[in-house]
Amino acid sequence: MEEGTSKEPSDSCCTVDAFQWDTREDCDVRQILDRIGDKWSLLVIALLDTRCMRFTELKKTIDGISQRMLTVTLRQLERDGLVSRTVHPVVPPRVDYELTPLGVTLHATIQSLVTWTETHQSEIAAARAKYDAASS
Amino acid sequence: MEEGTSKEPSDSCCTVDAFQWDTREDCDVRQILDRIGDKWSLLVIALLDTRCMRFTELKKTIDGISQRMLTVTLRQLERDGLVSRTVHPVVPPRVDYELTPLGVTLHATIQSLVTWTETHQSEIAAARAKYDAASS
DNA sequence: CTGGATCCCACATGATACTG
DNA sequence: CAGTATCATGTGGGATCCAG
Repeated sequence: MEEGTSKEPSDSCCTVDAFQWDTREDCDVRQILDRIGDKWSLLVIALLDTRCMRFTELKKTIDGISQRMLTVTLRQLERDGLVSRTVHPVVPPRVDYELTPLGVTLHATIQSLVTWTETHQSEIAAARAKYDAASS
Repeated sequence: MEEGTSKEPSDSCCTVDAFQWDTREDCDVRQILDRIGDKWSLLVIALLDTRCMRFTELKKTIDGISQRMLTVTLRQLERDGLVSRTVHPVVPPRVDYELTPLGVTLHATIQSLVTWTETHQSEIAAARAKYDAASS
């Protein structure tokens, strides 16, 4: 590598032509990607985008999620300011979750990716079939 | 499962209002999400969007990636039809990788997510700081 | 009803050695 | 140069029990 004084030329960035891309594992894009790329976050965001929901309601709706992961997921989303958590001081406890304005904008942005997927899924399936056939 | 009134208890989909979301672990969106959400794919796509690159070139440019993971990542992207692999019959071997038209459109779509992240990173950082402060 | 605390495992990724 | 094969490991996520 380069000199010992400075860690790296661009401090964990790689520069290609005029294009710069952050390769740090904790870069901003990476953090959001880890969030929407995990197993449940996107699903929770999509559901909360339709309306405010309670904990158990989410758990029942999202088929297969464990209590633990729903809690963990919601905590992460809350920490990122994407979801708001409202505790009603009643017995039994009632907690409402809903998307924040920030969360709404994220979901809107992700929609373009969903649309892309729906548009090109057949191409991908075809590419996979071709690849798998060729390698057999 | 089907006790009484239950109507197809989300065999693989959950329906909320007029909104339907596929909760299957192997749904189309999930597959693409797993791809762009993994550790290296998006980085490879971004680099190849700038220009065609060789294996070693990618390895040198992407700081921290192992040979194995670069190979695995490229194979997956190739299988999905996002990246094309060209072997030149020379010695020593030379293999060029480049984005397919499909891969280019995916990268373009992802850009909006990157832009969103850059736009809202400060809000997220603030939300996290607030959350962490409150929970201490 | 909400969700914290533990235990545990599968799997994605890393490290290393070998090869056409 | 461009991989493949093998072994090691950190962690995401499931199952379960407990608590306010």
